[in-house]
Amino acid sequence: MTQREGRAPRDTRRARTDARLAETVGDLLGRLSYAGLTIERVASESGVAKTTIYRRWGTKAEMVFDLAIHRAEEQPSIDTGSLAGDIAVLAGRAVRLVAAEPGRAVLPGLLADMSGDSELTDRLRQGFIAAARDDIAVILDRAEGRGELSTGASVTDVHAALLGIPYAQVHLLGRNDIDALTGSLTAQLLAVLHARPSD
Amino acid sequence: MTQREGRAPRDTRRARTDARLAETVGDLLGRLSYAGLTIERVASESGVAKTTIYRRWGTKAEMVFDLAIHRAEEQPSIDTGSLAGDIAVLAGRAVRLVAAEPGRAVLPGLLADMSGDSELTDRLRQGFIAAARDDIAVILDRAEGRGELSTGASVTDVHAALLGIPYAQVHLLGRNDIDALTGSLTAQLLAVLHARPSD
Amino acid sequence: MTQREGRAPRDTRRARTDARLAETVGDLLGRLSYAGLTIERVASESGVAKTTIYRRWGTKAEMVFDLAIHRAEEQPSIDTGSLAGDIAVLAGRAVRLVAAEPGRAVLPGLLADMSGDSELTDRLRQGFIAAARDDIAVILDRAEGRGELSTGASVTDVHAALLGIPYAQVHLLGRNDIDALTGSLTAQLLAVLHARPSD
Amino acid sequence: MTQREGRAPRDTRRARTDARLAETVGDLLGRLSYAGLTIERVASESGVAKTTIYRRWGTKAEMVFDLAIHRAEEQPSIDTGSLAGDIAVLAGRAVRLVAAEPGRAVLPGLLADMSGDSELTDRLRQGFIAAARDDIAVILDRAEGRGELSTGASVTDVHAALLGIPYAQVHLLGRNDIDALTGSLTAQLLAVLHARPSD
DNA sequence: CTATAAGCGAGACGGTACGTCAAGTCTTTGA
DNA sequence: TCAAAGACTTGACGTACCGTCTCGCTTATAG
Repeated sequence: MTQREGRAPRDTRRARTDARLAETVGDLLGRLSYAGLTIERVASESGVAKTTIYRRWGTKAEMVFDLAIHRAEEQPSIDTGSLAGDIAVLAGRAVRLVAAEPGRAVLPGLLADMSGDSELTDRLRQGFIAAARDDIAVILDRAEGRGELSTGASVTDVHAALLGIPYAQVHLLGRNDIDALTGSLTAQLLAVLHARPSD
Repeated sequence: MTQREGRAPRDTRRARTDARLAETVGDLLGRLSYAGLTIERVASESGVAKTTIYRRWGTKAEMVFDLAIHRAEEQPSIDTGSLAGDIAVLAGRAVRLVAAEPGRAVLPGLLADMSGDSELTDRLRQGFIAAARDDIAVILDRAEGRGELSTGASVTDVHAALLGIPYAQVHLLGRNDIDALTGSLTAQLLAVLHARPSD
Repeated sequence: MTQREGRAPRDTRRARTDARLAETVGDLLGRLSYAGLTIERVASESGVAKTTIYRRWGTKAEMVFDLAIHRAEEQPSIDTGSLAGDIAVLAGRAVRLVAAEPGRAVLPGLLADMSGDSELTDRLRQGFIAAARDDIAVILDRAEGRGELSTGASVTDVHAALLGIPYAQVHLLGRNDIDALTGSLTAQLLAVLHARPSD
Repeated sequence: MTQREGRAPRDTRRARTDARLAETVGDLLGRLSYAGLTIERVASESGVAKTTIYRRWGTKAEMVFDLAIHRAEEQPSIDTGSLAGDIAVLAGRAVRLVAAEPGRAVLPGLLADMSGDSELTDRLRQGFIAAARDDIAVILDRAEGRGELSTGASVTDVHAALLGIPYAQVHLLGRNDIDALTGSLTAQLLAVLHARPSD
């Protein structure tokens, strides 16, 4: 028997509006990329009023982040049993986030809109940076427990490499092959972790 | 015969206009960052007509790239005698490019404008990506000659790490300290180059 | 049996709501004039829901007319014993209606909203035009009985002068002095009534 | 011979834009009256951009006044030889201004927009009130010279009656017949002027 | 005394229009 | 004759109110 809960996300007007928005935003990102997506167009194509959109989010960046990036990001924790395995999974996720849609189309614009707006920056960092950082910390901790790491490696540096390397591959160097990128990113991360200079 | 040499950079009207534009763009980037710099404002603050600006560049991105990034980038080649030394210099340059002004303020917007516009992308990549790639190739070649590298490392991967890591540090993780970033970037690059897995 | 009469204006919820609305409307008219008074603001400042307001009146014009003009307009009939005296009283009332608050702030907007909306026009004319017309008719009748009028003067023309002259003084010519306006309006009305051309 | 003047309003872009706007505004006033005329609609129906409209006028009221009222108001001076004749002409003009289009549709809204905005009020009064006042003054002066006026009548009071009476007739009392209104207005004005009480 | 209907607050919603900014194009002008 | 000046169309911005529409919560009256 499926339990009927009073507070369950019933098929309310709000939910329907949300659904229409999510669909339209996804659609427009696919067709026009981040720069071509305007709140005006989202409103007119979704049939949701501009005012309603602004009631939910103050900014195109927040809307897109919420609908396209954040909602897709509920992922199980990683534990393959070995550092190499964990890092490979992590690298795969990062590469997919950065190099596959919608991330590929969205991130450059999102970072541009964040830059300079520190309030927005903080908000977006919460649900997208913090989680990954925690994953990394857990993985490294476990590996250290198993003796797979020479020294305490910097979580921040791993984090920067994890996201920055694929970002540069895609947006600066024009590389697209997700598998190849995952492979080389995994290798680079492991190199950084293992060969930690002994100083 | 009045005019001495045709191609000399005389104090022509064009040159004066260029100077005014460069100054205004630098000024506005400092005050308003990339997003707040508009062609409208450049025109009105510099006193140069919008039409004139459009005759020089087709896009705000091209203008800013040309005036703020490209012109500053004439740098001597690197040869310290050791791989570690060369990488340290390279890392220092990359961190400064990404984390110091004007790069810090300009790059996110520039990448956003590039993304999706492949013509613009190609143009900007020429004068900004290709040069660095050559530097890296030369350095790695020399190191290999000296026996400092176990195997032929991927120039592209080093390149991605060189630019991507500081970019993520600054724009995703919010780190600002140029010296610290240079140090950790150098260490990461050396780790990648030395501990190349033997496969 | 507790309650005496069903229709008595007891301190019911409705009455309290009405009172809050009347107060808020008066207040807002004073602070912001007719144009600045919006139903949205009345609702938010009074704490009465927009729906409740719309349940009472279909239009801002009707609401304001009802609360600000109509309710203030229960006035005793005029009979000073002479035409000149009656006209002076009438002129005083008209000038106060037009030149003093709330009329001064409300009438231009009210007339603008009426113009073109004939249904609204008819409704508003009832409780505000008709009464004055009757007053005039009675006064002229009595004066005619006393032989103070040469011929049957047109009630409509007197009516138009009574309201139109102060309206123009205030809103077109920028005059404000209520006493002066009353004096000159009285003189003009008497001139019109006495010197009725004999044709 | 039609004289060619250098500074004549040639068929320039600006002139063409102006013409399109005047036509569209006239058209919309006819179809939708003042309240239904929005700058948005003027822009879309005329094909002239909103920004261009705002470059010319800061306000719908100013635009309409300029295009619909002011431009139509270049009228020859009045001199029929007698006070009665002059007043009849003046009354005819006033009644037409107030009771005929476009005035009938425009004035209530214009007065509402003016009310409270003293800057706008002053501007609109210049080109629309001042001229009429001068006409009246000249006529009364001449009549006084001819001995047709008992005493110096108040130009302001005549002015208020001239405009206010037809305004009230049309917008408060619902009368429309231009000839009838002209006749009774003329009579009322003459009554006011002749029977000036001897005090 | 209680059930029930009416009145009410809250506020989300689809709309229209506002007034502004900047983009990029096209005309006019002046040196 | 060509570049500066600047007027123009376009499109999006973010905001204010409009009038409609649920949705539960009071409240007051009638059974």
